Parts: sequence; structure tokens; C-alpha cells
Amino acid sequence: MPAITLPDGSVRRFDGAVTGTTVAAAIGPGLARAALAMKLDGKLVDLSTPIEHDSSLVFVTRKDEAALEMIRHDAAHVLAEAVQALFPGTQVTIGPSIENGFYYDFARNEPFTPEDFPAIEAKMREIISRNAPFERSVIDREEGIAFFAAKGEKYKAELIQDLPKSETITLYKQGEWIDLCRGPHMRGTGDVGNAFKLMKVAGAYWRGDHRNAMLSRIYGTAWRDQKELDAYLHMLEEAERRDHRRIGKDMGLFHMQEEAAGSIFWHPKGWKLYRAAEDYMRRRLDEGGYQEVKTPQLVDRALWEASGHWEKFREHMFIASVEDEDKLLALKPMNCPCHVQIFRQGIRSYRELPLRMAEFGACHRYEPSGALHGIMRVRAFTQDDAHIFCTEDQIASETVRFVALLSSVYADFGFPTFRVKFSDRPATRAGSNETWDKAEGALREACATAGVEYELNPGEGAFYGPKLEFVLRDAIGRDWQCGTLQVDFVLPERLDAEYVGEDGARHRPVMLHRAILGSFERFLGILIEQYAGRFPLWLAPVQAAVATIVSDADDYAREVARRMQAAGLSVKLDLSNQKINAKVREHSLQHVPVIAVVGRKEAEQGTVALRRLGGEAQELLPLDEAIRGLAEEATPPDLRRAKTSP
RNA sequence: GCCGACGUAGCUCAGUGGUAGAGCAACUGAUUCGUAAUCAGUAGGUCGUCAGUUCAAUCCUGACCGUCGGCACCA
Repeated sequence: MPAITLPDGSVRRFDGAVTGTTVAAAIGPGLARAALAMKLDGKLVDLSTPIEHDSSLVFVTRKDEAALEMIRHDAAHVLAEAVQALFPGTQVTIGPSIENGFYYDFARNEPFTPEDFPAIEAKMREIISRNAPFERSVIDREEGIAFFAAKGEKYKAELIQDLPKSETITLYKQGEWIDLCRGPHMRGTGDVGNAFKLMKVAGAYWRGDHRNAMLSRIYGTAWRDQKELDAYLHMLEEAERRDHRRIGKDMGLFHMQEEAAGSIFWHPKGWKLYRAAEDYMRRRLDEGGYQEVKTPQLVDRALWEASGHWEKFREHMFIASVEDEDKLLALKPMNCPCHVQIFRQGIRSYRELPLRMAEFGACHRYEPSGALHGIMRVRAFTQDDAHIFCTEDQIASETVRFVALLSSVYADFGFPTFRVKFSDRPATRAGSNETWDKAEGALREACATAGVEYELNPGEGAFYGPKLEFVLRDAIGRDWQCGTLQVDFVLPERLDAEYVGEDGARHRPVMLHRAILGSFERFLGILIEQYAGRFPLWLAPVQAAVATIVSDADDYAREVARRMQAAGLSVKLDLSNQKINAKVREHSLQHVPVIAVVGRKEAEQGTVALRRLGGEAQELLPLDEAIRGLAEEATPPDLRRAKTSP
């Protein structure tokens, strides 16, 4: 006699065991139609699950977020059935729902191509229109293994093999097709609906391990209805327009070419942007108590051997040599060993700690070819790197200080929010458990003090210490680690850094490796996408275009441009004999934030007509006033703060 | 690195086993015009590189380089 409590607080009693289906039907035909699954005592389960005890019950309908995930998961099953129907001999492996959709990994000698999609999609629609119910059954472990092995599904058999002994092994049957699955599922294949689309094929390693076989993965997207699907596809198109590679080309910011794969040719406009960011960072670091240094690009292998990089990182290092000398030099992949060398010069006192050593350090890493991505993942990049030499007791306060600086920098660049990951001790690590306890504790405490919320990234810390990763998202929805803070007990030891303490004895400092932008290249890539090339004035490579309407205004336009430049603005003078419409269009496409239009009227009055990018309004201002306003607006945020708060 | 796709003019792209086209951009000329494309003309390409097949390859095959999408990697 289960009593079922519904979300509105009402209680319904039934004689004997019931299922979600019968409860929904008892409540009303509308709900019976809409209910796809249910949350039984908070746990998402099939609607057909028997309810034997008193429970709380919430029905899941298409409106719920949980439904979206089920649609995607069920779509993956439908995809798998379709593929096996069309391509006999293909083995199924796993197929989860993911952000925006789903995928399914298949084992097949010949990989799929996008040309296969129309046939697969048609078969999927057929399966969906059949609306076969998803039927759950429990199977004995050994039987399950035998069942899939007999079908030639060795991946499924392996999956069961590796499930914990305590796990109940369940199968889901849709029509004649059966898959190993934990569930839950909706009522039947028809609940998937038709708002789905296969998106791309890709290779993926079995169980994500590159030593395993390469499977053939099909990605799809699925939504509640056509409107949502269309909106998603539209969003993808929009994202493509923001892609930094596209904008970088269109605006002439940089280019890359095959003779220097993974390195960037910065063009004048792109370099202007780069320098605006660098100048800004330099001021923030100066103000933040950092000392800037510059260390060598080429360093003898002896130092890399001492630091441990030669052993652990060598395949990622560019090695250089000269004919006359029997030496091997490496282009530095990191700055830390060099910074320790500076620290080691002379005798350091505890009074100097925390010592914050910063460098815009140009590094080279031989990244795998498949990892390269625009200017976000390159082989030559410049980190806004710094190492803070401090005592263990200073870790927490330095972290708080760093997070405050990082938040302020991100906010100034237009990123009010960001994600933080906390990576704690990995399985293989250096240092004692006590040391790790201390380091992780200090980081946690610092996060609490700084009000930073993080997600735990268990076991993903560096071998030398725990770390915080600060993650920003690009236009296509990919996450990129930019900032980082890593606690390191190992390198000071290996490279023999020490200071004289208050007690007169020698001690090891702790090193905090930290970066805010991460690399200028990656950060600028994300910045370009964040603004879609429409930068605020302080970052815009060309801040204003001065465009004439008639050639009679040329002399005055030159004067306008000259005076704007004198005020520190970056100006493009356009005296070409095109119509003003064409000029406005051209500079707008180049994302120039301000167009100063001058014609006869402005020349006579000593004014300019300002037009903002994307807007239609014109603002007619006396030249002096216009320049004052623009110069003020072009002031970087940190300098503006310095001005207003004496 | 692995799986797949792709590489044609500065850009976006079309095209064919018989050595290539469009639009925009560029250049020249005309036009002097009030806020997102004025008109006309000219020039521009070893069809990613190297091999192979063929009487003949941009097209077919192979290798390599690079780019793109994933996977793995990102100390």
C-alpha cells in the first residue's frame, strides 16, 4: 500500500505496487501523455519502475532539464541501433549524452564519414517513428558476458567484466535491439523526437587511452524541439564568426604559415593589441610588488638535467647545437629554472621573502601536431610568468593576493567570471604527505579567504605540488586554462635554492609558479573571441578612423588625425576618393570603434562627427572636446583608477 | 602522435584526365558624393610539396608538409 507524495505536497495511496505509468494515469491523461520518466525519492528512474514503498515522486516531462539529457542518451541508443542495422559487423561500445548532444563510439574497420549521415539519420527517424518501448531487464553477470561475447560484442563483454561486483547489470531492449545500459530511459524511442542532427565523425581511443584501439565516434546534437535545435545551430554559426582565426585574418592582426608551424607572425595591428595587453600587465605587476627580469632563451642541457626537465620533458623541447662546440642547448620550455638561477645569485635573506620574480618569458615547446589550434595552442609563446619565492607560512597570503590581482585583471579585460579548478595530489608525486597536506590546506584556506569557488580536479596536480587552474571559455565553447597557481616544493630542492632564516640557518623556500593570462597568445585569442573583434577603446589596435566626405576637407582631416595622434590615439586617416558610405562600411568591417567623419561643415566649424561602431547615431563635437573624450575613454582601466583615486 | 576531412588568385569559393574561372580586394582612370558597397578598365595562379600512373595530371595513386574537427597530450 504505497503512499506517494507529489511535489505539491498531496499524497496518493494505492492498493499494492504501482509504476510511474499507472500513477500518472491516475492523476490525469495529460500527465500520462507528458510524463517521460520520474524522480523517485530524488533518483531519476524509468517510468515503468515499480513503486513498492512510500515514496516522493516528481514526474519528468519534456520541459525539464533532466529530459534533455534523457533525449540525448536515448538518441545515442537510437543511433547505435541505426548504425548496426545499416553496417552489420559494427560493434557498439559506449554512447553517453554530453553538453549539447551525444555521441556513440563504434568499432568498425572502416570509419564512418559524413556521407553516411543522411542514411543513418533516416534510419534513426524510422526507429523513432516505430516508438518501440525501452524495456529494462536485469541479467546475471556471467550470462551478460556470455550474451555479448556470443554476439561478437567484445567491448560490451569487457565493460561488464570490469563493472564492480556489486553492480546490478541491466539491459535495455528497444524493439529487437538490445544494449548494455545503466539507464534510465524514457518510455520509448518515439520520445527522442525529431530535433536531432548528426554533426561530425571523429576518432577516439577505447577508454580514452592512446594505447588502445581507435574507435569511430559519431557526434550528434539533440534538443526538445526544432526551435531549440535551430537556435543551437544558429549559435554555432555565430560562434564561427567570432573565431579568432577568422577575425585575426579579417582584421589583419596576425598570420601563421607552414614554415613556422605553431608560431605567430604578428602584424602591426595585432602587435598593437599585444602591446596594449603587455603594457597593462607590466603596470599591474609593478604595482603588485613584482620585479621583472629577463632570462636566456638558450640554456645548456646541464641546467635542464638538474631541474628534471631533461628527463621528464625532453620530447617537448627544441634542442639546438652548433658545429664547433660539443654542447647541446635547449630553447627554454619554461622560465622557472632560470628564475631560480637569479634567486641563487648571492645570499638571500628571509627578509627578502616573499620575492616575486616576473618575466614575460618567451618559451618554446614541441607540442604534438594534433594539439595545435590557431593562436591558442602554439609552439612558441610568451607567458606572463612569475615565481614567488616564499615560506610555507606565506603560501596562503600570497595566494589570496594573487587571486585578487587575477580577478581584477580578468575584470579589466572584460571577463567578470571564470572557472577555477583545484587539482590535488596525483598518485605519483614528490614530497611527503605532510607537505602535501600543508600545501593543499594552504590553497584551500586561501580560496576560502579570497571567496573563490572551485571544482575539485582530483589527482590532477603537478607531481611537485597542488595547483589552481583558472579557466576561460572560447567562442566555440572550448575551455582553456589561462591563469594558474602551482605550489612547488621540488624545484627549490633540485636547484638548491635557499635563504638564511631568522634563526641564521639555511632554509628552502617554496616556489609558487603563477600566471594570469597564461600565455599572451592564448589569452589574446580568447580576448578576440570575447569581443568578436570589437574591442574597447583601450585595446583597439586602431582606435579611430578619420574619414573625409570631400577632398576639400583633406587638410583639415590631416590636422584632426595629427592632433588625435598627439593625444596618444591610434588613428587611421582615410582620404581616399570613395563615398562616405563605403568608408563607413570598410572601417566598420575592420571593427574600428570610432569613425570621425569630416566634411566641409566640420572643416569650417572645427568640429568632427563621431560615429560609434555598430551605431547609427552621430555626435557632432568641437575637435578639442572630441579628442579629450576619446583620450579619456582610451585610458586603460588601471590608469583610469589611478587618476580618479588619488 | 592517432582517426577523419581538407589544401585552386590577397580573401571567399566554383571547376575539369587535354596546363583554370567568379565575386570581393589590389592597381589605373573617371566620379567630390553627408554615415555599412560609385562606375569603367587592368593586372593577378608551377592549382600545398615531392614522387608515381598516363601520350597528357590541378584532377587518379602514394609519401610528406600544413590546416580543420575530434581523441590522446597540455609536466
